[in-house]
Amino acid sequence: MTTSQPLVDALARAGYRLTEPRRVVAELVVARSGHFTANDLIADAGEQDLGVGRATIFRALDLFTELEVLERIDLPTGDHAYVPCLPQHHHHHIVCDGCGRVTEVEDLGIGDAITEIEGNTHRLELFGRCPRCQKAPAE
Amino acid sequence: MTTSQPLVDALARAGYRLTEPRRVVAELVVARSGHFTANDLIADAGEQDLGVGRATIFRALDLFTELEVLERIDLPTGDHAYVPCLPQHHHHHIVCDGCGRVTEVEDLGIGDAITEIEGNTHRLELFGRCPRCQKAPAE
DNA sequence: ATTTTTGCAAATCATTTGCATATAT
DNA sequence: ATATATGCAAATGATTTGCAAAAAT
Repeated sequence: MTTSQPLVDALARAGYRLTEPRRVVAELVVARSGHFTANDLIADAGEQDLGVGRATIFRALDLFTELEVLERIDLPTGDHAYVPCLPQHHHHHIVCDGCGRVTEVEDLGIGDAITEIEGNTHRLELFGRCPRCQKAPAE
Repeated sequence: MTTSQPLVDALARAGYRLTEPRRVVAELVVARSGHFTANDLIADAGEQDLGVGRATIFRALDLFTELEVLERIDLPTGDHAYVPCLPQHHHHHIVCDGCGRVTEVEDLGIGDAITEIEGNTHRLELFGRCPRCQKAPAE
Protein backbone atom coordinates (compact mmCIF):
# COMPACT_ATOMS: atom_id res chain seq x y z
CA MET A 1 0.00 0.00 0.00
CA THR A 2 2.86 2.31 0.80
CA THR A 3 5.46 0.44 -1.19
CA SER A 4 3.59 1.05 -4.40
CA GLN A 5 4.43 4.71 -4.02
CA PRO A 6 7.12 4.83 -6.70
CA LEU A 7 4.69 3.58 -9.31
CA VAL A 8 1.90 5.86 -8.21
CA ASP A 9 4.25 8.79 -7.88
CA ALA A 10 5.36 8.36 -11.42
CA LEU A 11 1.76 8.80 -12.54
CA ALA A 12 1.35 11.94 -10.52
CA ARG A 13 4.63 13.38 -11.68
CA ALA A 14 3.68 12.84 -15.30
CA GLY A 15 0.27 14.34 -14.83
CA TYR A 16 -1.81 11.22 -15.25
CA ARG A 17 -4.93 10.78 -13.21
CA LEU A 18 -4.63 8.85 -10.02
CA THR A 19 -7.36 6.28 -10.36
CA GLU A 20 -8.37 3.33 -8.26
CA PRO A 21 -7.65 0.72 -10.96
CA ARG A 22 -4.18 2.16 -11.42
CA ARG A 23 -3.57 1.99 -7.69
CA VAL A 24 -4.70 -1.61 -7.72
CA VAL A 25 -2.36 -2.51 -10.56
CA ALA A 26 0.48 -0.80 -8.71
CA GLU A 27 -0.32 -2.91 -5.65
CA LEU A 28 -0.36 -6.09 -7.67
CA VAL A 29 2.95 -5.26 -9.24
CA VAL A 30 4.57 -4.67 -5.88
CA ALA A 31 2.99 -7.77 -4.42
CA ARG A 32 4.81 -9.79 -7.04
CA SER A 33 8.20 -8.38 -6.19
CA GLY A 34 9.80 -9.76 -9.29
CA HIS A 35 8.94 -10.27 -12.91
CA PHE A 36 5.43 -11.13 -14.03
CA THR A 37 3.32 -11.18 -17.14
CA ALA A 38 0.18 -9.23 -17.86
CA ASN A 39 -1.75 -12.42 -17.42
CA ASP A 40 -0.28 -13.00 -14.00
CA LEU A 41 -1.76 -9.74 -12.88
CA ILE A 42 -5.04 -10.43 -14.60
CA ALA A 43 -5.21 -13.70 -12.69
CA ASP A 44 -4.27 -12.00 -9.43
CA ALA A 45 -6.91 -9.36 -9.93
CA GLY A 46 -9.50 -11.98 -10.76
CA GLU A 47 -8.75 -14.15 -7.75
CA GLN A 48 -8.93 -11.28 -5.37
CA ASP A 49 -12.11 -10.16 -7.03
CA LEU A 50 -10.82 -6.69 -7.61
CA GLY A 51 -13.00 -5.35 -10.32
CA VAL A 52 -10.25 -4.41 -12.70
CA GLY A 53 -10.69 -5.26 -16.34
CA ARG A 54 -8.20 -7.01 -18.57
CA ALA A 55 -7.85 -4.02 -20.82
CA THR A 56 -7.21 -1.72 -17.92
CA ILE A 57 -4.38 -3.88 -16.72
CA PHE A 58 -2.75 -3.87 -20.12
CA ARG A 59 -3.20 -0.15 -20.34
CA ALA A 60 -1.72 0.45 -16.91
CA LEU A 61 1.27 -1.73 -17.67
CA ASP A 62 1.89 0.16 -20.89
CA LEU A 63 1.68 3.39 -19.03
CA PHE A 64 4.10 2.34 -16.30
CA THR A 65 6.48 1.09 -18.93
CA GLU A 66 6.29 4.40 -20.71
CA LEU A 67 7.06 6.13 -17.43
CA GLU A 68 10.01 3.80 -17.00
CA VAL A 69 9.01 2.45 -13.62
CA LEU A 70 8.44 -0.88 -15.28
CA GLU A 71 10.58 -2.47 -17.91
CA ARG A 72 9.20 -4.85 -20.44
CA ILE A 73 11.23 -7.91 -21.15
CA ASP A 74 10.77 -10.35 -24.00
CA LEU A 75 11.21 -13.84 -22.76
CA PRO A 76 12.70 -16.46 -25.07
CA THR A 77 9.36 -18.23 -25.02
CA GLY A 78 7.83 -15.23 -26.67
CA ASP A 79 6.04 -14.15 -23.54
CA HIS A 80 6.30 -10.61 -22.34
CA ALA A 81 7.24 -10.00 -18.77
CA TYR A 82 7.55 -6.84 -16.77
CA VAL A 83 10.07 -5.95 -14.10
CA PRO A 84 9.81 -3.03 -11.73
CA CYS A 85 12.81 -0.74 -11.91
CA LEU A 86 14.14 2.58 -10.80
CA PRO A 87 14.21 4.89 -13.76
CA GLN A 88 17.13 6.99 -12.60
CA HIS A 89 19.60 4.20 -12.36
CA HIS A 90 20.98 2.87 -15.59
CA HIS A 91 20.99 -0.87 -15.56
CA HIS A 92 20.06 -4.14 -17.18
CA HIS A 93 18.30 -7.25 -16.05
CA ILE A 94 19.18 -10.79 -16.69
CA VAL A 95 16.43 -13.34 -16.83
CA CYS A 96 17.05 -16.89 -15.71
CA ASP A 97 16.12 -19.42 -18.38
CA GLY A 98 15.29 -21.92 -15.70
CA CYS A 99 13.04 -20.15 -13.26
CA GLY A 100 12.51 -16.73 -14.80
CA ARG A 101 13.93 -14.92 -11.80
CA VAL A 102 15.37 -11.53 -12.65
CA THR A 103 18.71 -10.24 -11.43
CA GLU A 104 20.43 -6.96 -12.01
CA VAL A 105 23.46 -7.22 -14.13
CA GLU A 106 25.80 -5.44 -11.77
CA ASP A 107 25.19 -8.15 -9.23
CA LEU A 108 26.84 -10.63 -11.54
CA GLY A 109 30.10 -8.75 -11.81
CA ILE A 110 29.81 -8.35 -15.55
CA GLY A 111 28.91 -4.71 -15.48
CA ASP A 112 32.02 -3.62 -17.32
CA ALA A 113 31.33 -5.89 -20.22
CA ILE A 114 27.83 -4.51 -20.40
CA THR A 115 29.11 -1.00 -20.36
CA GLU A 116 31.36 -1.74 -23.27
CA ILE A 117 28.48 -3.10 -25.27
CA GLU A 118 26.34 -0.19 -24.27
CA GLY A 119 28.70 2.05 -26.16
CA ASN A 120 27.33 0.39 -29.24
CA THR A 121 23.78 -0.48 -28.38
CA HIS A 122 20.62 0.92 -26.90
CA ARG A 123 18.91 -2.06 -25.55
CA LEU A 124 19.96 -5.40 -24.21
CA GLU A 125 18.07 -8.44 -23.20
CA LEU A 126 20.06 -11.01 -21.31
CA PHE A 127 19.11 -14.56 -20.55
CA GLY A 128 21.14 -16.93 -18.49
CA ARG A 129 20.74 -19.37 -15.71
CA CYS A 130 20.79 -18.41 -12.10
CA PRO A 131 22.97 -20.22 -9.56
CA ARG A 132 19.99 -22.10 -8.20
CA CYS A 133 19.04 -23.41 -11.64
CA GLN A 134 22.62 -24.16 -12.60
CA LYS A 135 22.68 -26.74 -9.87
CA ALA A 136 19.33 -28.24 -10.70
CA PRO A 137 19.42 -28.28 -14.53
CA ALA A 138 15.70 -27.81 -14.80
CA GLU A 139 13.92 -27.11 -18.05
CA MET B 1 17.70 -23.17 -55.53
CA THR B 2 21.24 -24.23 -54.89
CA THR B 3 21.88 -21.73 -52.12
CA SER B 4 19.21 -23.27 -49.97
CA GLN B 5 21.42 -26.33 -49.65
CA PRO B 6 22.52 -25.71 -46.08
CA LEU B 7 18.94 -25.69 -44.89
CA VAL B 8 17.95 -28.71 -46.91
CA ASP B 9 21.13 -30.53 -45.98
CA ALA B 10 20.35 -30.08 -42.33
CA LEU B 11 17.09 -31.89 -42.86
CA ALA B 12 18.77 -34.77 -44.62
CA ARG B 13 21.51 -35.02 -42.05
CA ALA B 14 18.99 -35.21 -39.25
CA GLY B 15 16.93 -37.81 -41.04
CA TYR B 16 13.88 -35.71 -41.80
CA ARG B 17 12.01 -36.22 -45.02
CA LEU B 18 12.93 -34.03 -47.91
CA THR B 19 9.57 -32.69 -48.95
CA GLU B 20 8.50 -30.11 -51.47
CA PRO B 21 7.00 -27.71 -48.94
CA ARG B 22 10.18 -27.81 -46.91
CA ARG B 23 12.22 -27.06 -50.02
CA VAL B 24 9.94 -24.14 -50.75
CA VAL B 25 10.34 -22.74 -47.26
CA ALA B 26 14.10 -23.11 -47.55
CA GLU B 27 13.97 -21.15 -50.81
CA LEU B 28 11.91 -18.41 -49.27
CA VAL B 29 14.28 -18.12 -46.35
CA VAL B 30 17.25 -17.77 -48.63
CA ALA B 31 15.44 -15.31 -50.85
CA ARG B 32 15.08 -13.02 -47.88
CA SER B 33 18.78 -13.03 -47.05
CA GLY B 34 18.29 -11.48 -43.67
CA HIS B 35 15.84 -11.62 -40.84
CA PHE B 36 12.15 -12.23 -41.42
CA THR B 37 9.03 -13.26 -39.55
CA ALA B 38 6.85 -16.28 -40.11
CA ASN B 39 4.26 -13.98 -41.57
CA ASP B 40 6.73 -12.58 -44.05
CA LEU B 41 7.19 -16.04 -45.45
CA ILE B 42 3.49 -16.75 -45.37
CA ALA B 43 2.95 -13.61 -47.41
CA ASP B 44 5.75 -14.52 -49.80
CA ALA B 45 4.32 -17.96 -50.30
CA GLY B 46 0.88 -16.57 -50.86
CA GLU B 47 1.97 -13.99 -53.40
CA GLN B 48 3.90 -16.49 -55.41
CA ASP B 49 0.98 -18.84 -55.22
CA LEU B 50 3.07 -21.64 -53.87
CA GLY B 51 0.61 -23.96 -52.30
CA VAL B 52 2.20 -24.05 -48.89
CA GLY B 53 -0.02 -23.79 -45.87
CA ARG B 54 0.44 -21.48 -42.94
CA ALA B 55 0.87 -24.34 -40.52
CA THR B 56 3.49 -25.96 -42.69
CA ILE B 57 5.54 -22.82 -42.71
CA PHE B 58 5.44 -22.57 -38.94
CA ARG B 59 6.33 -26.20 -38.68
CA ALA B 60 9.24 -25.88 -41.06
CA LEU B 61 10.59 -22.84 -39.24
CA ASP B 62 10.41 -24.67 -35.94
CA LEU B 63 12.23 -27.56 -37.48
CA PHE B 64 15.00 -25.43 -38.95
CA THR B 65 15.37 -23.68 -35.64
CA GLU B 66 15.68 -26.98 -33.88
CA LEU B 67 18.35 -27.99 -36.36
CA GLU B 68 20.10 -24.71 -35.64
CA VAL B 69 20.26 -23.50 -39.20
CA LEU B 70 17.84 -20.77 -38.19
CA GLU B 71 17.88 -18.79 -35.03
CA ARG B 72 14.80 -17.31 -33.55
CA ILE B 73 15.05 -13.79 -32.27
CA ASP B 74 12.56 -11.97 -30.10
CA LEU B 75 12.19 -8.43 -31.31
CA PRO B 76 11.46 -5.67 -28.79
CA THR B 77 8.09 -5.25 -30.44
CA GLY B 78 7.21 -8.74 -29.37
CA ASP B 79 7.45 -10.10 -32.87
CA HIS B 80 9.47 -13.17 -33.55
CA ALA B 81 12.01 -13.07 -36.29
CA TYR B 82 14.27 -15.70 -37.71
CA VAL B 83 17.84 -15.39 -38.94
CA PRO B 84 19.72 -17.97 -40.95
CA CYS B 85 22.96 -19.01 -39.30
CA LEU B 86 25.72 -21.53 -39.41
CA PRO B 87 25.28 -23.92 -36.53
CA GLN B 88 28.95 -24.74 -36.04
CA HIS B 89 30.10 -21.25 -35.34
CA HIS B 90 29.33 -19.83 -31.93
CA HIS B 91 28.00 -16.34 -32.26
CA HIS B 92 25.34 -13.77 -31.50
CA HIS B 93 23.29 -11.41 -33.55
CA ILE B 94 22.46 -7.85 -32.89
CA VAL B 95 19.21 -6.47 -34.18
CA CYS B 96 18.94 -2.85 -35.21
CA ASP B 97 16.09 -1.08 -33.45
CA GLY B 98 15.70 1.18 -36.43
CA CYS B 99 15.58 -1.06 -39.44
CA GLY B 100 15.67 -4.54 -38.01
CA ARG B 101 18.79 -5.48 -39.91
CA VAL B 102 20.81 -8.19 -38.23
CA THR B 103 24.57 -8.07 -37.76
CA GLU B 104 26.89 -10.55 -36.19
CA VAL B 105 28.36 -9.40 -32.96
CA GLU B 106 32.00 -10.01 -33.88
CA ASP B 107 31.63 -7.47 -36.64
CA LEU B 108 31.11 -4.79 -34.05
CA GLY B 109 34.33 -5.41 -32.20
CA ILE B 110 32.61 -6.20 -28.96
CA GLY B 111 33.20 -9.90 -29.12
CA ASP B 112 35.31 -9.98 -25.99
CA ALA B 113 32.66 -8.37 -23.91
CA ILE B 114 30.20 -10.91 -25.19
CA THR B 115 32.54 -13.72 -24.36
CA GLU B 116 32.85 -12.50 -20.83
CA ILE B 117 29.12 -12.43 -20.44
CA GLU B 118 28.83 -15.81 -22.02
CA GLY B 119 30.79 -17.22 -19.12
CA ASN B 120 27.72 -16.44 -17.09
CA THR B 121 24.85 -16.84 -19.50
CA HIS B 122 23.40 -19.14 -22.09
CA ARG B 123 21.51 -16.85 -24.30
CA LEU B 124 21.74 -13.24 -25.34
CA GLU B 125 19.55 -11.01 -27.36
CA LEU B 126 21.09 -7.75 -28.38
CA PHE B 127 19.36 -4.73 -29.77
CA GLY B 128 21.07 -1.59 -30.90
CA ARG B 129 21.09 0.78 -33.77
CA CYS B 130 23.07 0.20 -36.89
CA PRO B 131 25.34 2.92 -38.34
CA ARG B 132 22.82 3.74 -41.03
CA CYS B 133 20.06 4.29 -38.48
CA GLN B 134 22.30 6.16 -36.08
CA LYS B 135 22.64 8.84 -38.71
CA ALA B 136 18.97 8.95 -39.58
CA PRO B 137 17.36 8.64 -36.14
CA ALA B 138 14.35 6.88 -37.54
CA GLU B 139 11.67 5.30 -35.39
C1' DA C 1 -18.22 20.91 -16.43
C1' DT C 2 -14.86 18.63 -18.99
C1' DT C 3 -11.52 15.41 -20.00
C1' DT C 4 -9.51 11.20 -18.93
C1' DT C 5 -10.19 6.47 -17.75
C1' DT C 6 -12.76 2.40 -17.32
C1' DG C 7 -15.07 -2.02 -18.38
C1' DC C 8 -17.03 -4.85 -21.34
C1' DA C 9 -17.48 -7.44 -25.35
C1' DA C 10 -16.01 -7.92 -29.83
C1' DA C 11 -12.05 -7.76 -32.96
C1' DT C 12 -7.33 -8.90 -34.21
C1' DC C 13 -3.28 -11.33 -34.87
C1' DA C 14 0.11 -14.79 -34.34
C1' DT C 15 0.53 -19.41 -33.55
C1' DT C 16 -1.13 -24.25 -32.79
C1' DT C 17 -3.86 -28.39 -33.33
C1' DG C 18 -6.96 -32.26 -35.06
C1' DC C 19 -7.56 -35.07 -38.53
C1' DA C 20 -8.17 -37.07 -43.00
C1' DT C 21 -5.33 -37.08 -47.15
C1' DA C 22 -1.01 -37.10 -49.69
C1' DT C 23 3.94 -38.10 -50.01
C1' DA C 24 8.66 -39.72 -49.04
C1' DT C 25 10.94 -43.45 -47.83
C1' DA D 1 3.61 -50.61 -47.45
C1' DT D 2 4.05 -47.56 -43.72
C1' DA D 3 5.50 -43.78 -41.26
C1' DT D 4 5.90 -38.99 -41.76
C1' DA D 5 4.33 -34.64 -43.37
C1' DT D 6 0.70 -31.68 -45.31
C1' DG D 7 -3.34 -28.67 -45.67
C1' DC D 8 -7.22 -26.99 -44.18
C1' DA D 9 -10.24 -25.09 -40.96
C1' DA D 10 -11.16 -24.57 -36.35
C1' DA D 11 -9.13 -23.58 -31.67
C1' DT D 12 -6.29 -21.00 -28.72
C1' DG D 13 -4.21 -17.24 -26.36
C1' DA D 14 -2.43 -12.78 -25.91
C1' DT D 15 -3.30 -8.22 -26.77
C1' DT D 16 -6.13 -4.30 -28.69
C1' DT D 17 -10.11 -1.51 -29.75
C1' DG D 18 -14.79 0.85 -29.89
C1' DC D 19 -17.79 2.99 -27.19
C1' DA D 20 -20.99 4.35 -23.69
C1' DA D 21 -20.74 4.88 -18.70
C1' DA D 22 -17.99 6.32 -14.53
C1' DA D 23 -14.53 8.88 -12.11
C1' DA D 24 -10.91 12.43 -11.61
C1' DT D 25 -9.70 16.92 -12.24
